[in-house]
Amino acid sequence: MAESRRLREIIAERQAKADSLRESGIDPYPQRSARTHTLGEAIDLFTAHEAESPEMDGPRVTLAGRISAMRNMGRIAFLDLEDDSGQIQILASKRALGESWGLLDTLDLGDFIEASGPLIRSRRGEISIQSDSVVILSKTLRPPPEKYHGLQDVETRYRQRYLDLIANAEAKEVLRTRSRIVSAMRRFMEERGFIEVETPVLQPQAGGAAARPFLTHLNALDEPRQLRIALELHLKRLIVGGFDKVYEIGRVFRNEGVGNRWNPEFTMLESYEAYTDYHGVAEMVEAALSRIATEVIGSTRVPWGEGEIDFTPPFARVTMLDAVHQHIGVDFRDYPTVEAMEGLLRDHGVAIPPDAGWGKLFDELVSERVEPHLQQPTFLLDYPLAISPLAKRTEYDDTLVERFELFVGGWELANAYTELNDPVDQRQRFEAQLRLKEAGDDEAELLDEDFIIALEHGMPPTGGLGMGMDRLAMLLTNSQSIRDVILFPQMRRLSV
RNA sequence: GGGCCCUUAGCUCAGUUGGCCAGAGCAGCGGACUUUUAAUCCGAAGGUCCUGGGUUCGAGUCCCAGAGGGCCCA
Repeated sequence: MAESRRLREIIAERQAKADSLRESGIDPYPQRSARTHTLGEAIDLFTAHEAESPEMDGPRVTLAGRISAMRNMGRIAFLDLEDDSGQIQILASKRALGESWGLLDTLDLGDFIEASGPLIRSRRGEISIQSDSVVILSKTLRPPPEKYHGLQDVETRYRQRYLDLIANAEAKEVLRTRSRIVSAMRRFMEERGFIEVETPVLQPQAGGAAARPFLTHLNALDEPRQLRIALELHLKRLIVGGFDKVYEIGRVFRNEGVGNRWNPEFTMLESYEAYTDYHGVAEMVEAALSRIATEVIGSTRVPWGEGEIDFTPPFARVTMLDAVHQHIGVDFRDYPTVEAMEGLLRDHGVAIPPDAGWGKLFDELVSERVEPHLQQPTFLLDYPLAISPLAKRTEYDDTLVERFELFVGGWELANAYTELNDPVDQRQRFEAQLRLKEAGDDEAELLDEDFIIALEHGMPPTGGLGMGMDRLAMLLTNSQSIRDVILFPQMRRLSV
């Protein structure tokens, strides 16, 4: 990072303070802290003490944290100390500190220190530690962001997330909530008897979704590899292998958009359950989302923009046929050719993507004209077979499959199938995808021979699910940008 | 990929129709201060105005190109 003269001066000043500590025999980076309580624990401790014997000083403790503010009044100083559990004020007087009073001159905002003494309440009523000893734990060389306005610059917030976390309590809370969401999801799956597994990120041929993969090379075998774009095909191999309930929460990589709702690497939950179908999966999704919202937000109704989203089950269910009929006014089965579908898009003012097959055109139409209407949680059921190469046909129409996508806030949050387990049909579906690929659709699936062999060994009827954990985190934290729920979002490299 | 907007001190921001030496607050530096909490008061500092061209007597400001970022669209 380019450093101006001014910044170098500030760093030099702080470095000089560290040097002067060393000259007095004090290590500015000691090996350990003698902390007895976190700051949150200290507050609780003093509150309990005060309830019993309000006249007496509180217990003696040793506290540690980062200095977030300093108010020096000559012979007495107040320092605000912060750790992950809370914040407390240090009352440091020249009389109580004696010789170590001089240490304060070497301290800067952002330094980590330790203070020992009794807990008290200051004259203005603030819980404080009346320190008789202060020890430096770690000298900070660069200045922290401004204390009142925090760190506003979005670019710096993403590139140097640690500064965002130091300066903006809300940003930290959002990311902490994301962690709670993932953790609540794991708990939910475990309680339903799913086992968590890990499948390869590096694959000879990434499959299970329509996306362009990242390419890399495995030197030891001198073979190309791709980073996975979905978890699906390996998890279904495990169903073949006899694990009846499996899930994975893992990073997938798609070499495409970067934007508000897209990061090239993101976190998916996928689960597969033998002897259920997509209706069973839908019920599980309702249970999971309402449960997680309750655990994490405290309610199944969560704020979203100006309004709110209601995750109280049951969610709305509408078939794709009905939804298209309602919002576009046609039966899409009456437009079975590319030409007919193109005409339909044109009639409804939807731009036609280049080299698009029927499926991509249909997908475009639905994205533009149907999905934005689905604000409250809605299962959109029974997709065209053409855009669902891994799902089993419906009983009532063999051009449709048993598949749903769950839409919330107008975006896709989850995708689920009654899994295709007929190996002959699966091979034909892959072959149809290959023809699309040859026609120029670089997102089409490749034929995965190894996966078909697995299906030939027999897979029970199975319901499968994929859910975007980043999108879920956005919905539950009312974040409009995926970058706010990803600690280190992808950014363009700064030119040197 | 296209359109619009943003980039000024470590941080948060002003900067008029182009016009003296580019400002403030916080932080930092020097000083005062024994109950502050965005502490207060006094003083002195601190700039690649994103980069490179151009127009002009004169550019932070206008024009062109580029970089990074944001929003919208494909």
